[in-house]
Amino acid sequence: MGDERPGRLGRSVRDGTSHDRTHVTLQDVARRADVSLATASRVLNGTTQVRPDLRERVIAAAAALAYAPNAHAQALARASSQAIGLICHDVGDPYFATIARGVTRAAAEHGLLVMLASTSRDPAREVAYTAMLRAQRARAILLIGSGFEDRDWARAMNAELEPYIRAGGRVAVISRHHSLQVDTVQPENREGAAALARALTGLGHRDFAVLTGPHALTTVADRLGGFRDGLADGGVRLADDLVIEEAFTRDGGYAAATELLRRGSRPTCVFAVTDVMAIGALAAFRDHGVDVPGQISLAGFDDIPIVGDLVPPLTTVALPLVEMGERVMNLALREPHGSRRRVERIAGEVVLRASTAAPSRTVPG
Amino acid sequence: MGDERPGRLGRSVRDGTSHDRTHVTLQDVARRADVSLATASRVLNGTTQVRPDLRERVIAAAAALAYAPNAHAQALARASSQAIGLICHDVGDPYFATIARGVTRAAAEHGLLVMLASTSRDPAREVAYTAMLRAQRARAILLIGSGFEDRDWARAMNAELEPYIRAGGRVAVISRHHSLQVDTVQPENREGAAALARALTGLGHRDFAVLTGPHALTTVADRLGGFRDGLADGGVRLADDLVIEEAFTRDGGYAAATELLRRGSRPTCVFAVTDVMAIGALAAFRDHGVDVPGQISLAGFDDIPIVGDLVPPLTTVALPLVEMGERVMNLALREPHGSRRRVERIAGEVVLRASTAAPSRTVPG
DNA sequence: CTGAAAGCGCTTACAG
DNA sequence: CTGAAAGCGCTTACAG
Repeated sequence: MGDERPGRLGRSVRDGTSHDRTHVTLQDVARRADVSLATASRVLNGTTQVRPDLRERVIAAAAALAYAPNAHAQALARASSQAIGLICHDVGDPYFATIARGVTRAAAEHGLLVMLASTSRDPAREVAYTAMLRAQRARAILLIGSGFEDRDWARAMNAELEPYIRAGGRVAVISRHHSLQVDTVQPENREGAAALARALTGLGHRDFAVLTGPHALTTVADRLGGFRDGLADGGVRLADDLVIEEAFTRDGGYAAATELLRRGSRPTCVFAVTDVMAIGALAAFRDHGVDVPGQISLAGFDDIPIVGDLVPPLTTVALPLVEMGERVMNLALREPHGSRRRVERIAGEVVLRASTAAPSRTVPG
Repeated sequence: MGDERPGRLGRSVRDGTSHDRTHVTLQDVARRADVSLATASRVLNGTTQVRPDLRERVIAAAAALAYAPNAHAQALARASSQAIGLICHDVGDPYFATIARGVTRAAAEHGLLVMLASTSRDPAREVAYTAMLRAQRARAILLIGSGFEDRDWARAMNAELEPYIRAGGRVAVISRHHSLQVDTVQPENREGAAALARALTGLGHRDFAVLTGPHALTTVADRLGGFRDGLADGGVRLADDLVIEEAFTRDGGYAAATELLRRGSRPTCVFAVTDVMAIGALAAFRDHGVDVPGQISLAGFDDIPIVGDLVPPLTTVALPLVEMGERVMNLALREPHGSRRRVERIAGEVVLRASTAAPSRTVPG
């Protein structure tokens, strides 16, 4: 039992105690169990029936040697990998972190590992990571976060994605990536922002400002456009100089709100296109002694986990972020029907909280 | 130039337009460039000088075919992978998300991909993921987040980690994992909590409660122990029934604070062992009409990004989370000096904000 | 049920 | 500088 074959010349014995910086191999297991490589493989994969005594010997040998299969060799032999790729702008951002929670949860159910890439919103790195994930033969590549409206970026991404898909890779995205013909989980940014605008005009507001991120991001464009539409429904027009563009971060929101005040603008209601920016805006208003919602009402978008705990709690358009992560993962894994692009629409729900109120009457009107 | 060799019988031509669900291979590139496999490999890896004209032909062929090397084949041939593994309790938690930002940043600098595993605080899944990452031959495995004081878990983890390390794998952790002999980035939980306690008694507080997570977590034990020590320095003793244990989450903090109030306890100061729990506690106090810091002062630990934006902003012990992520990545990559375990201590800094104040004088004393 | 052998797609001594 | 060939560690028809 477990006796070593004689004659393993020129090779150090692998008995689980040697320190030769080398991994235990299926060959080692087979040798120790005194069976063929094929049999050892079959036992460990459970693919075929194997005589019980052999089976036991293999299992014992694998345990004794603390054998771990080489996933690269398996991927090569099977021509398929156990990992999927997830590309986001910034793992530290609660929006992405929450979606990532959904992705990892769904991936775990399929026994898949998630390779995470955080691009710091650099389009070039997005392309570079896609290439890496393609090289890794990731089972699927998930793009989370707004696309860029940029022809060069689109061309470079497609140059990576097309051969990947042609070779059987799956791609799915969250948010609009117009230039990419891929399966999509699409939050209804336009409709959500429009509904929010209507709710806000319904409260009596007429004077608005919007704090946005870079307009090259499709999400920014959609939410801003939808918000304008919703205002129009209430007969309100948003002046261009009341749309302030800054970085798509908490600090960007702070800067945008500060700039708004610096210009002397005093809208009764401000919409920040993401909750993260709204958090910054709220801090800026507080630091400048502007009461929310007393002097300015403030609303965001996304409903990231923290916003209900803010003071005041933030009015927003709620998106089921964890679920969106699960859905984009499952969408990528589901066998495509022909080559038509699939789109799963996600409705946003307007959640009115204390950060918005009817405009105060101090100004005669 | 680029002319196909004749006689590729029984194989569809790979010209970049076929849809045969098969990846382009280095062999395809070599063939199109009319050079040997070895030469193609050398050009693409830049390892050796290659005659300029051949070099150009290879590069052109690779581009024309949109070639992406198979990372698994490379890993197998080179016996080294481009990926590292990161195991955390929950990517959605701002503590881990912020550390992950540091890890991904450092990994990017080394051209490494991060395989992310989120365990939902299930020790069994932590072990299972470690096995997967070992199979992936991850260059390093990073364990983020508190260890469990659990002998079975320690045994199972060591059974995975020891053979991995023996074979040349690197392991580094954040926080104390007593049972694991690995390189560690160690926040000074004891010292930080003690310093916080002293600052709080310095403010005049004598009546404390602590909201904690599961006591089997080393971080919980260390922070609680340190806090007790710090109180003792001020001559204050913490009664056992004023330590309330709940889940290590925002909702756990909410539940713990609610339970505290339900029992009728009215300490003047409450310490939640993490900011995430403190956020929940703050919400609970607000919902129950308890003014912070008017009636109860509240402090947390970690200084996750949001806490400065809360109302009131939270007193806490600040840890450089992004930097910790970078350091644990770099520590794992740095060649070990002998087999001694390395420990990098991270000091926590007490940051007093408006959530703590001197106890009110309403109670005669 | 079991084994010998081919093959997955690369890299890299080893000869020229 | 270049190529033929062995080898990385598996899986899986193909024969028995």
